[in-house]
Amino acid sequence: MYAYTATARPASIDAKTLVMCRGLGQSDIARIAAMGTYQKLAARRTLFCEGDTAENVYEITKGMLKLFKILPDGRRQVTGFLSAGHLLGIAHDERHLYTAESVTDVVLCRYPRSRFDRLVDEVPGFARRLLAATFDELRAAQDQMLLLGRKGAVEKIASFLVMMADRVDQTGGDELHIPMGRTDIADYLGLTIETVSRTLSQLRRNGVIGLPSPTRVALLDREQLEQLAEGGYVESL
Amino acid sequence: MYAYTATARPASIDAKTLVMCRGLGQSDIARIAAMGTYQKLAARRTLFCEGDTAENVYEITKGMLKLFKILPDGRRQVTGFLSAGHLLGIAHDERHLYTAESVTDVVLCRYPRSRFDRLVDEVPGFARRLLAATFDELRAAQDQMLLLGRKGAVEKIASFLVMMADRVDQTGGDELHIPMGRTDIADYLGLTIETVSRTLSQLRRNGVIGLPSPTRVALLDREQLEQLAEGGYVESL
DNA sequence: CGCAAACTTGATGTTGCTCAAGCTAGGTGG
DNA sequence: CCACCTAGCTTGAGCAACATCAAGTTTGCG
Repeated sequence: MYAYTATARPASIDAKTLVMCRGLGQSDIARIAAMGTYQKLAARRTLFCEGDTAENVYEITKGMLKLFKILPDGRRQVTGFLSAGHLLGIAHDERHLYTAESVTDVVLCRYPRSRFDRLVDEVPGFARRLLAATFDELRAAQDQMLLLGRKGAVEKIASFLVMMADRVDQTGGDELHIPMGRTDIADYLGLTIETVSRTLSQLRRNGVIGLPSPTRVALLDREQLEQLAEGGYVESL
Repeated sequence: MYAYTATARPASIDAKTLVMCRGLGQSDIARIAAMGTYQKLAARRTLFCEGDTAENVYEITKGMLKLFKILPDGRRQVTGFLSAGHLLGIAHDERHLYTAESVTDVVLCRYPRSRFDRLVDEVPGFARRLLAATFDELRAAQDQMLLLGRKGAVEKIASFLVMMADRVDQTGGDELHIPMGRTDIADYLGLTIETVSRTLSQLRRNGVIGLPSPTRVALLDREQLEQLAEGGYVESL
């Protein structure tokens, strides 16, 4: 049913590069590597659906995924965008709590859930590692609640751009690549695509950003963007 | 600085009742009990502030706390209400990510962070226990993101009431005690207190709930309330 | 070069916010 | 014991922000 694209030549896992293995000993890393397989996923494909049985745990190696929940009438809330180094699929008992879909082409490292669970008890420090990853997700979720509940459209867009900038931290150029479409941004920020588009245009008119193309944003005045993200409105708006 | 109310007679910890100890062996439970002390906190007091050094981990034994974040200009987002059995203070590196304040009188079981951290590595199954608690919080946070980003006022209030009803699950009476004030509800749902008040009145007029007093809600038509929470609008609205 | 999907922009509508009074309940002091 | 007083809640009128509906415009791909 889902659009899995199996790797033609399943390359062996380069475990020491995995976030999951950070801080573990050589033998444990080897054990984790033996358990995982790479999986490729083309852009705009579903990895799993909310309510599916959670059979695997994944670490993203390359590309970007989005996670979202849907109301019966189709309203969608994107709960997060995950890029290389993020884990997913661990936070569930049996069933996934959200749908995961690729934004770009993605490479994942996949672990069978049963074997993965055993590691949590057997490898010292591994549970702590997962705990830290889950805390990070929780912190992001709390920031997002503040954004969704209390920020206006300009603050939401500014916060989103600052987040994207922090994520890649391409200190060189001030130009940012935005892989997701306007619909995904809108569903992440609790806005409509029209408001996203209008607000970006407004920031461009005020000289805070440039928009050379829909997927590229030039951060012309990052300081003001950070001000706007926190509600520190500048008189010029 | 904070309004701690020390227990006059520090009763010994009844560790087997603690959520934190669920599934652990006798000796580990004893160890945790030896580490904890009870602490009382009167209603409307601050337990810790966002940005404070996280020195303790707590389990709530009695009463209710709220967690919230604040923007520079004072806008507030309540990220959660915690009642008996919930843990707090674990999800941080060094600094607290939110402010914790009591809603009612509260009894807490407090653990020094340094010793608590050691347990995570030394007691098998303990990290897994914390992981499960953190997943629960994360699941709640994701549901709240959907609520804040995509639900209207009626759906938000209905969801809130259903959540409160599930929490106590007082299957007997259909009357619910709401310990927090309208301001807290508003800041939890991303609304103003006026909208909270108006929406509750509207549900009362439609016969879905009764409001014998501001702190009491009678669930007259729970099925419809659950429909409303998920956006399944009934024609009568 | 042509086409479809995605994005932008404009006009209008609705929801929930703001501002402004009342109302109610619980606690205090006479 | 009762009247007052205050904090919190409710209700109303007008308004602002964002959504909705409806064209255009651009982009990227075949």
